[in-house]
Amino acid sequence: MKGNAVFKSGYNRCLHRLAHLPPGTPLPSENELALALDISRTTIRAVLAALEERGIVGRAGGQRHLARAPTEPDHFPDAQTLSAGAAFERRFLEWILQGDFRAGQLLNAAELARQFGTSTTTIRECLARFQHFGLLERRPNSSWLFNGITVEFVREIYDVREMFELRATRSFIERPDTAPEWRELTAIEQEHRTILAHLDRDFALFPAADERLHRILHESTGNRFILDFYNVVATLFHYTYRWNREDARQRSATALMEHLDYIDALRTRDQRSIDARCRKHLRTACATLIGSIETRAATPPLMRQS
Amino acid sequence: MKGNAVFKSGYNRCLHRLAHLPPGTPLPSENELALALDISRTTIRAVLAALEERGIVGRAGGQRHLARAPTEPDHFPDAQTLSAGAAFERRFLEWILQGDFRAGQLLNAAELARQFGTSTTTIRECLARFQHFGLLERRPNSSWLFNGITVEFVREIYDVREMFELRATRSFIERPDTAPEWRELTAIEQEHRTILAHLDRDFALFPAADERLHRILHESTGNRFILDFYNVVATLFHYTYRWNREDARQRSATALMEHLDYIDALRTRDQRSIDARCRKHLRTACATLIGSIETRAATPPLMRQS
DNA sequence: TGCCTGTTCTTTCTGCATTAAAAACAGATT
DNA sequence: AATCTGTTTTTAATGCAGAAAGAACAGGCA
Repeated sequence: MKGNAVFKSGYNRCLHRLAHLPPGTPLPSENELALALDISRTTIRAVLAALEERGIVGRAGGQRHLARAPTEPDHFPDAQTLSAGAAFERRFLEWILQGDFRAGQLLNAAELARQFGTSTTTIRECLARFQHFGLLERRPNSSWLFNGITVEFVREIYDVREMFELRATRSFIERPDTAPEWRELTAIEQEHRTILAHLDRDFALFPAADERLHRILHESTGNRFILDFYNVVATLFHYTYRWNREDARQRSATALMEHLDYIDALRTRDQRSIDARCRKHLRTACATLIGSIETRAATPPLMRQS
Repeated sequence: MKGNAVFKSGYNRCLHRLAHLPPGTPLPSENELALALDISRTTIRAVLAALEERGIVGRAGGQRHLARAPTEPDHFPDAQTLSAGAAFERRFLEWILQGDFRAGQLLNAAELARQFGTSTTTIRECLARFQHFGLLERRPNSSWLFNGITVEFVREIYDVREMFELRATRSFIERPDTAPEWRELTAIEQEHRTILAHLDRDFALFPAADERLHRILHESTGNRFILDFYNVVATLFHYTYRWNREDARQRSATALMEHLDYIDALRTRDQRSIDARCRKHLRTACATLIGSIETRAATPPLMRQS
């Protein structure tokens, strides 16, 4: 039956809002809370009822107030705040991209359902989404084929990515100097410099900075297909980034420097130099990923500390 | 419960194979038939059993033979040879793209299930696919938003389409002269000339010819993301082509001529002129579609003879 | 041995049931 | 009038069950 992840996540987020208020503070109205937590009033009412049950919230007449400060054990575990589908999606991607599954292998929904403890209905719906990622292929009335992240796959992705990103830079530099995107770009540049300044400590922050820069460029196109594709790329990157941890620090440094050059070029609005920096950066990134794949293919699964 | 569309489609296709054989002819083995019809032996056996039941196939010992020639009423209706999902997909696209549904309207799965007579499970799975088309947007725990084919949507599609098609021409002209694609291109050119020669009679054949030309170009990239995008474009084009039937003949003529110029340019392998023809054709096509949208928006639904 | 058919087992497809969440409705209170 | 809370009605999320399709197994015959 339907899980209650929305309730649990709402409950946790509600506790978070109450955490720093002194006991006795009156609570906002149900409507206000529903709006703030972005869930329906029905669910807020369920949350508030549960909070009263636990003695965190009290009420005098119609008015609710905070009865005692919430503590850590009052929260639901994070894992339970994801819907069945979202939870499966995350665990599946981790399992298939970070485990030792190889291209060409077959997957069947019944076994995945057993393995992940959800119903085949949920599995089917999620696997269908991954078809769009190019990761899986559906064979009617039969299993799913795992296409895998092969060298060929990465070439195809980067081929499209280069077209889209070059196109995105053209939209970006058309923005007037006063547009908020330029301020955001400055903030991104600052973030880059901060990471570089303490590289040994902070290189793990690189993926977030990378995402921030490329996303703002893609968003400037306002094109849903380009953005949709970038979301796929970002997801895959998220799960494959840790494939090769050996020289992560060095790779991050290189990419950060390339980004800074790229940002400089964007500021000049000179299309030739922008194109050059963009291409250079994407080629490095592509080569890095291909390198990871090859390293990975050469490493027996048991030697990986995943 | 699960439908038996595979069985029915197999049954029909099996009849088709038997149609022109004289009674008494021995049938191929189960394995051979399964391979030929691309279904499992289990299903073939069910088909053969049904054929025996109806007296179309007889058997003496282990050997089956054709007992009587199959007739038209022996077949299942075509509508029943599609799986629930495939049938819904087709009817839904027709309904939403050719009916008078407007951008911004909400769709709910429960009502669609009632309207189309299938289960919500099937509906949900299919609607998820259309998200990928950019047509629908899912709002968790709530209805689906129909984004519609707006002018903005078409601009975004053609923006990407131009990038991909220009890219595709570069792959295409790298093929050696001896590659089969060039022969196919000649055949396509011939098809175009044939249609143009009897335009008044044959202009309705244009969409198929259009599909054939653009598809062979996109296929030459060997890039799954480009091909996947083209499949979306082709589907949308299929269902929107008839929006404005008034000057269909004239529009087809223009497009056919542009295609012929485009094909000539491809043969020269001169990238500049290819790019020019490609862009010109896509701009015409984009403008035509936008025109249809505007005509359509201005026409009250009742006046349309859909 | 290799291919055929009969049989059994497994997996997908798809309708349905149940619960969570949203949305609509209604009276009450400021 | 506007906003609040209590109640009822709809709809989406998701597990499950039954039938169809696929896959594997097994004995028999050339």
